[in-house]
Formats: sequence, structure tokens, C-alpha cells
Amino acid sequence: MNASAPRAATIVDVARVAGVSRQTVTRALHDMPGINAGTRERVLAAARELNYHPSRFGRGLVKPAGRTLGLLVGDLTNPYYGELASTVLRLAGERGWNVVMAEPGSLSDLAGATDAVVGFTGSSIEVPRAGAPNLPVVEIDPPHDHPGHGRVEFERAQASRDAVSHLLARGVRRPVVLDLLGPEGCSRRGRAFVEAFRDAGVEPAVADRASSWADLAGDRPGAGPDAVVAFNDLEGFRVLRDLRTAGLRVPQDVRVVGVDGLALGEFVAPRLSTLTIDLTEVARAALDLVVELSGPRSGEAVRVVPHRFVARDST
Amino acid sequence: MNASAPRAATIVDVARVAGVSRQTVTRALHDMPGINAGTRERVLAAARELNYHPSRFGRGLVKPAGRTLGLLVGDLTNPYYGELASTVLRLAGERGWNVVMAEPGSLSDLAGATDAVVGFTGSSIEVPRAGAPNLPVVEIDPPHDHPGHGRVEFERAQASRDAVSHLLARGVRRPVVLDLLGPEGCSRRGRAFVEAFRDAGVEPAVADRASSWADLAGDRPGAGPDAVVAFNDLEGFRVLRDLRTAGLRVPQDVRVVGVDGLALGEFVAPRLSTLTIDLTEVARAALDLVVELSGPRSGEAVRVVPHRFVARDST
DNA sequence: CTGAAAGCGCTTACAG
DNA sequence: CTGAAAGCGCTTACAG
Repeated sequence: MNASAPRAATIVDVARVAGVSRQTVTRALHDMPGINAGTRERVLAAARELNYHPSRFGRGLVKPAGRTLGLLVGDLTNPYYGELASTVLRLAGERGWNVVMAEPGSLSDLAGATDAVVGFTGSSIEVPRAGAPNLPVVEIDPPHDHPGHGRVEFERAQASRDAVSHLLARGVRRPVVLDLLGPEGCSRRGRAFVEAFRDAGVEPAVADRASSWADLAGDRPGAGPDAVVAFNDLEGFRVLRDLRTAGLRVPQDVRVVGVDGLALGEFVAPRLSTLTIDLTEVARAALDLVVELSGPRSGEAVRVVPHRFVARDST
Repeated sequence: MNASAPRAATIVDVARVAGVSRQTVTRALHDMPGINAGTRERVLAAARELNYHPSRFGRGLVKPAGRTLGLLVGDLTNPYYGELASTVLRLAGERGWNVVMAEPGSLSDLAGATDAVVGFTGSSIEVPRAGAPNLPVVEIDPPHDHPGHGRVEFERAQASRDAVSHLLARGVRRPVVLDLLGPEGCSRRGRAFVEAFRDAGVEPAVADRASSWADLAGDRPGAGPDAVVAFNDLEGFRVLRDLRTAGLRVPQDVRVVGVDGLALGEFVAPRLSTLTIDLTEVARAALDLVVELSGPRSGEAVRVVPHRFVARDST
């Protein structure tokens, strides 16, 4: 924008400095056969001198380029998102796609930089589609349906019922479900558990996801929860730690269930029981939907992937 | 490549179908003022009908575009890399850069898709710089110096000494350092610990990073290690779990130190002592080096970021 | 409100 | 071994 900013060197600048034509520059830069070694050196020297950076756009316009996928993920600090991102990177790599990643806060112009967007953030995503009305957008486990967006839905009912049966069979009577308590009430994961408990004839308490054990236990000893359904595995680890600090035994005194199925759940003691989902299947479904939506518009593009209850040591 | 594959629609196709000129298509697509509402609708309908996807390259060539950074990270399943990636995404977003991510195995043509590459993989990275001789490459904590690459080095000596003093002051006499035992011997992190122990007059055992507690303890009870330096925090969690399973108390019977400073270390019991590093500082240094290397070539581009020992409950 | 022209930076045939 | 020409798909002034 600065009028005095020097224009970046282009291939013609290099050609001029090296005293050759531009296609000779191309030849030198790409190590193509049929070029005099001395000429090549001269060109490369000129490129270095001018600090020449070829334009991706100029090249992309003329060479068949791979597709670029935009991947919008929630906090990568949570290994859950890391596992999905890792899988998407692998699958996209196999197809020769590049992946532009962004976290929701980021301002990056995804629509302008990509050929399709996959979003997995825990909330609805809104992609500013400047000039790209047909940009395929796929949401993973979105809280709401968005017409025109493809989506990968998570099926939680069966796994939640399995977890609840497991808990009740072990004598649980005073479960608490930790959840994100927004203006709309429980999250879908929370609702699935609450409904599963109710269907089994037990009314669970519901508390904020970040509640401390002291909050949950109340003041009368012995009346606290005998099971905690954490909002996710990370919070489950926290609950496990707090229970240990409080001198309570898991699973004998309190049983704990997480959600996400982090591999890390195997690395803590007691190993955390959890609701898991096959993220490879999720990623594959999302990429398939991208391909489907890239073609001529069809109807609803939806895939459903089920959760599964994994009983480990904490229940 | 398939001769029968239909050529993707371009802006001229849309213009033809809508019966307008191409700049009218541009106007309609970008919601620009000064266009008849009916015309706009007609254009958008044609775009939909043809499943028109604007070319990023055509546009990029003519509009000033943000830079695109390539970020090569080791396994995103490890929250350590996730934390770095998250920070880079945030800092890059603030500067208006897009970020193309890839894991080392991926075949993606980073050089062709980006304006600079940052690598943080635990091993040396080799970027195929097809036609991009001046592509800035910055390596984070690389095992070897690479001439021409910028690098962010981790300083471990002081933090390792601090950790060792801490352990020895608590009576540790038979420490074991778990490490990646490659053909070149210890890793740098392992060496830093081994040297710190030696300087303090204690010769540590060295074992493979994945060793089980049974491997380490040997057959004579009481002769096993009284401290374990894990390869990273994730392995530290595993050691913690194994010790618990073996009925040993941490830190009373065995003290455990991790490396990485995962936030997660606070979420386990006992909370894991570790060597931590400020990943925001690391990311910022890497991006600064990218900028520095994007300009006219200067000398060595190196930044050093120190580790710090954090004593939590496991020591 | 709409269109004809120029040009962004590169590579790919095609000549010499 | 090297160069002149065409063209990729788009946007930006400039005319009408």
C-alpha cells in the first residue's frame, strides 16, 4: 500500500538482470533440461540478488494445481481437535489437497484462499463467501442445521444409553451431568445423557461443566454425586484429579465418564471411561461430502457417525 | 487429466449464460453497487447453474493477497504440537496470513503453495523448493543446523540443571533418563539431562523412551530407579500410570519429570513436574525470522528460547 | 447501469 | 540452447 514500497521482483526483472528471456528463467528455476549451465547460474544469481519469489498465482493460473481445503477447528490445544486435524491432514494429503487451517477467532479469508471449507468448532460456522457462492461448506457436529451446508452428525443416543446402563448396573443413584449451560440449555451431548438417565428412571443433576468437586459434593457428606459425566475427557481428567485430591476412590466412591475418546485417556490412572467416536470415519465422511458438494448441487448432504461407549477403569 | 472431464466453468461461461459481460459478473458476485437487481439475480442463477467456482489464482494475480505460511508440524495428536500450531495460527491471523498445515509424511507441495515455511517436527526438514530458490524456511529446534534455514533453538542446559538440583536435593541417587536411542545416541534433551546429572556427580542410567516400569525396575526390588526423566510429558503420564499400577508412590518412592510443559500436566494427579517453554515466544520468534528471511538475505538467522523447570507434585 | 480493454505473473507449445 | 507469442481467469480503471 505504501507508494514507496518497492514492487516485488517478477520473472521479467530476473530475466532483465540476467540478460535472458523469461522462459529461460523458468527453465533455470525448474532445473529443466536444455539450458546452458552458465546461463542457469547467471539466472539463479539474478534471482538471489533480486530476492525473487515466484508468484503462486501466476503459476497456479497456468499449471494444474491441487485443491486447497480450508479446515476450521476449535482449540488445537485440545488433543481431540488435534486428532481430527491430523486425520484430515493425512486424508487430504493422500488426495493431493493442501489444507489451510484456521481457528474460529482468526480473521483469515478462508473463502478466498480455499476451494472448500470443513468446520469443526463446537458452534455454528459462518463462512464469509466473498464472491464464492458455490463454495462447499461441511460442518462436523454442528449445533444447528444450516441449509446449503453439508454436515456430519454425531449419533449419541445409543452410546449414552450404554454408558448409563453400565453406571446403573454398578449401583449409581445420584449422577451429575456436567454441561455447558448456555441460554439454550444443555448441549446435545448433555441432553443425550440426561435423557438416557430419565429413560432409565433416574433424574440426574445437571451442573456447569467447570464445577469443582466441592461445588458438586455440597455440605452434607455422603449426599454428593456417585457418578460424574464430564463435558469432555479433558474435564474428566480434572474431575479425576480433584476426586483424588479429595481422598475419594474412583470408581469405588465415584464413577467418572468422559466424552471424546482421547487416546490420552489410556495414559491416566484410573484409565478414563468415555464416549468415543472414530475420527477417521468422521474425517473421511467430511471429505466425501466436500467432493459431493463440489459437483452439481444435489439434495441434503448428511452423514451420521455413531459414538461408542468404552468402559475403562473409571467406571 | 481425463479428456472427457468437463472444463470447470469460468467467469466468461457465467457471463455467456447470463447474457452479460464478465465485469457484470464480478459486480454481481461481489455485491458491488451500481448493478440492476434483476441482472444480479440472473448472474447468480447462472453461477449456480454452472456450479461456478472462481479461481483463486485469477483473483490472486490481480488483487493484493495476504501471505500464506506453510507450517510443518509433528503429530498433532500430541497437544504439544497442537499448542504450537494454535499459537502460530493466532499470530499469523493477526498479521493477515493464511496458514497451510502439513504433517511430515504428507506429500503436499508446500513450496508451491506457500510464501514461507516453518517446520517443527523433531527432525530435520527438507523442503522441495521447486522453482522457489528464495523460499524462507525456519526450523524450530532442529537436530542439525541447515545453512540457509533460519532456526529457533531451545536452550535446555539451565533448566535441566535446575531439575537435577531439585531431584538431588530430594535424595535421588538412581535416576534414569528415558530417551530416543537412535544411531546417533541420545537426543539433545536427553544429553542435557545426562550432562546435568554428571556435572552434579551422579551417573544416570539411560533407557529407551518406551521402556515399561518392569524393564526399568529390574528383578532386585529396591534397586530400581528413584527418579525417571521421561522423554516428554505424554510419556511422563504413562510412567505415572505405570507406577501407580505397580503400587509405588509418586513422589515418595519415585520422582518423575516430563518435558514439554503441557497444560494437561496440571490435570493429572500427581501434577507432573516438567521442563516448559513459552510456545508463544517460540512462535513469535519463528514468524519474526520468516519476515527477516523474506527480505534481502542477511547473515545467520537464529533465535534462542530457554526452557524453564516447573516443579509440580511429581517431584 | 453496463461493457471493451488492459494487465496481473507465470508456463507451454512452437520457432529458430 | 534460447526467445517471441499466446493464454490461463480474474479485477480495475475507463468509457459510454
